[in-house]
Amino acid sequence: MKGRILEVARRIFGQYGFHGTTTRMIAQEVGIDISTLYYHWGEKGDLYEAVVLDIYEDLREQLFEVEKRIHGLPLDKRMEIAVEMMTDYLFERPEISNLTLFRYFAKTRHASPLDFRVPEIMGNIAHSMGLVSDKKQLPPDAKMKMLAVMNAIHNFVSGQNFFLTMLDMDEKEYVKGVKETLKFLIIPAFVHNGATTKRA
Amino acid sequence: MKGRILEVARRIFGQYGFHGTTTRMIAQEVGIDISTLYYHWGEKGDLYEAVVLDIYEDLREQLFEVEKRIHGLPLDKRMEIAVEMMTDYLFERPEISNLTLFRYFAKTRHASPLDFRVPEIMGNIAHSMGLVSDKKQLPPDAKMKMLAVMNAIHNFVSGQNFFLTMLDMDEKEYVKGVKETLKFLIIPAFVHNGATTKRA
DNA sequence: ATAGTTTTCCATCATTTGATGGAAACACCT
DNA sequence: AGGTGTTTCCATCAAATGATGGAAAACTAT
Repeated sequence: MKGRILEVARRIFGQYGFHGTTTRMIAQEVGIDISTLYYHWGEKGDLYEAVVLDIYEDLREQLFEVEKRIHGLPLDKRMEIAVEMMTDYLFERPEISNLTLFRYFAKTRHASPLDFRVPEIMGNIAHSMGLVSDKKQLPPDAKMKMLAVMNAIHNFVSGQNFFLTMLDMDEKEYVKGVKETLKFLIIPAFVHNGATTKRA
Repeated sequence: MKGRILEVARRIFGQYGFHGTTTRMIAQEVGIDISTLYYHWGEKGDLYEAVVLDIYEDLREQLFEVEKRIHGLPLDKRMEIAVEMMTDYLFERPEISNLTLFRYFAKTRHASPLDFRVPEIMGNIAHSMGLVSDKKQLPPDAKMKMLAVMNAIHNFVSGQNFFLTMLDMDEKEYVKGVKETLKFLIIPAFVHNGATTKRA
């Protein structure tokens, strides 16, 4: 039951954000009484925190998978596959992207001391892109580049419904277009620019 | 008074989102009674809508300025200046980026039929970047590229506080790093790649 | 079957939130 | 000064929201 609640909470928090989500919405979606929700998860903020940690763990694992897959390939191939894999993965779990973006800038009306192993994820991202050999020592500029890449993916995933109508595309076209656009932007920067400086 | 309320609402909605913002928060920040707020602006949703239209109008005007400034320059210079100008502009008005990103994916618990001249903004963006000569006819792939560029800026602006602590930078360093990162990513793509195909 | 533990629900509470009616205060014009 | 229109506030409401106590139901072990 605890897991079922977490799964539903994940989706709804991902769509509506913290304040837009009511505990009754979650309880109703699961099909339980609201006090059952409180019994299992305590306060709303506790549940939200658990959800955020959950998606971050998912992200971490997926990045590990990406790393395994691209290991040993040429740089441009690595970037291509990384973008493909991350994009596919996140399109199936849009709440990850939504919650990640919410975390960046959406304030809540109460203090929420959420602490993350975000640097760890940054190291994984850079490593899976093959930009650094040491996951543990990331210069700030490398971190920013990784952020820009990851956020570009998150944006297209999160904004799918909005952009679909805006661009007058169907879902297949959109996903295809997203991948092409990301590669268009990312590969030249790292392959023509980054490869010569980062490998020094 | 109406304008003062709009200005404050803009900031608070930008920080807390629609549901995270209460009408009392806005009234208090302005220094008025809550019924004064309702007297001038009606329902909360109406105020939110006005705020969103307001920031979009600001964006449109700034893009017009960018266009005027970069007209006639070489492509790489155009992109560089466009990125600089947009970045500076948005860093002074983070609510624009926040509200834009909220608009992409944050659902609200009630229907909100907001309609925008977003395609018009898209045309301006592409034109200010010098990627198309006709603002009115944008192929979808060009739109997606524009989106990726604009969203990359929005993300760094919106996520400033979050990323500052994450990257252990001060504000000056951060802004400088953002610009460098954006140029690193964007210029190679459009100058080496885009110039030969888009100008055909 | 019984006893003990865990889970679920009903009924409810305190507080918060969006919103309003009517009166007072203010501004403007003659 | 008086009249009219506008703005602001006080007091309040209905509904929504986060949350809970206690009892019933369900589960588990012997």
